[in-house]
Amino acid sequence: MLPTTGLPQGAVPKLERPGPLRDRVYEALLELITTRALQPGQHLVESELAGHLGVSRQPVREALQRLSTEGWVDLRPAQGAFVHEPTEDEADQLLTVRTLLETEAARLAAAHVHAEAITELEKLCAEGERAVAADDVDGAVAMNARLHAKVMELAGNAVLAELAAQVDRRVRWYYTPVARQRGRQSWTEHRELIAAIGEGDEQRATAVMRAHTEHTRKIYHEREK
Amino acid sequence: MLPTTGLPQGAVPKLERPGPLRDRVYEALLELITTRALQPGQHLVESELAGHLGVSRQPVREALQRLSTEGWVDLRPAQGAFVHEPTEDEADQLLTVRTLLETEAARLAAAHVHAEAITELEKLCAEGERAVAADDVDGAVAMNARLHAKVMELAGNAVLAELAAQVDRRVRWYYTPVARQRGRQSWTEHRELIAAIGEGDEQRATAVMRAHTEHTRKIYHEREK
DNA sequence: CGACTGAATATTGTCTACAGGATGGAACTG
DNA sequence: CAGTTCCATCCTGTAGACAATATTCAGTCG
Repeated sequence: MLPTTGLPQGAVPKLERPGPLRDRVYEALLELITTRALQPGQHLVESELAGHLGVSRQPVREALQRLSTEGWVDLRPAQGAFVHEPTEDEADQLLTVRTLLETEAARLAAAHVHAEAITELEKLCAEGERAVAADDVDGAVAMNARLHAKVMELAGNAVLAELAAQVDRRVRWYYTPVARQRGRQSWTEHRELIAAIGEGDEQRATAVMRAHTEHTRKIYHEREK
Repeated sequence: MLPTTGLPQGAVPKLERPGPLRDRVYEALLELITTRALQPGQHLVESELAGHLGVSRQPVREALQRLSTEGWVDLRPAQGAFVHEPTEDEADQLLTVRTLLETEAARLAAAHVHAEAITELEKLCAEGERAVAADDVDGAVAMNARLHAKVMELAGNAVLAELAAQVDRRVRWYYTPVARQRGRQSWTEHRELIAAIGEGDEQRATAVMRAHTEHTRKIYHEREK
């Protein structure tokens, strides 16, 4: 089964294949939704989207199917797709679930910790702090997501990771307008979290992550007033 | 906005509409997968399924899309759909997540408990015990699912419920061959759970549910040997 | 003037057709 | 006989067309 060509294994860059259109349509629509170019409640007309993206209706439909099962759009039979309208209740429920998933991830990460992982986490944390210091809000938000994703990766539970990724993205969608404020403190909490994970202290990692995500929830609710 | 006809509100039985084909195809395929009529790893050819179900390929494709995002089939680009093959690792991860979600549900249920809810739970429990006594394995499994679903409903968190429903169904899929054994003890554990919820004791409800689901996991792993 | 009825329009749901890539096997070459 | 190349076949991905259903708006009647 050895390759007969003398080429080293990874030398060929695997030449980017365009991949199915539906996936690119999915990405495009999700981007449009999360950036609020498509507003909650808006009616998504298949032919419009298709025309706008330069494809036929079929890939659009398949993308909408997926967006529907993931909760981004509501698919009313014979009426079409509507961008999901988050309610206060739902946002709160999502935050609850997020706390649950992230907390468990922190615990598992602490249980499976190894040295290089901590190094990477600290690197991410440093970059995030740098972004905050430079008032680079978008950068800070991105680093925040990557940090949490890394913790999730350390947890070593792919199922958990997938659920958390979906929940997180939706939380971030609701939360975006408010997220701007939450800056410095969040990153000191991250430092604490990394320390707890580094010590392999499951209890403390759990507690810190819970406090961290609950803090986020609190800020979210304060905004309503 | 009041109705001008003199008909009482719920009098019209809302006449069953066939609903979108994709949904019925989805149900049919999911049934075929969970019953193992379609075996893990099997290649699902769209035109075959379409012909077999008497519809065209389009609804089949849309159903496969949804099944793919929910983890029942793997959609390899340009190759088609294959029934997902669960690995031991994945089964274990799913059980972990299930424990997490069910445990939280039990806690929330205990927090929001009210009298009639307990009555309903006990009714379900009694029916389940009756099924076990009558060696009605399928009936017992069904009642088990309904009981857990009821607890989830009491928790009052729709997001949590939806995730748990998906995870549960997949766990049951992996678990089906083994589930037969687990009968009586499971239902005494259910009694304990209901008692804890009835007292509004979050701590104890959490502990009991964790023990219950972890017990399930243990049995699952013993089977491997 | 308001409410109902009806047709016209727009949009979805489904089917059929066609192009491109993947798979498997036969023929060919060393 | 082993390995490779090429071809036939099958299947998926995408597009376009048609039928069915919901929505909108104008016209009509009380």
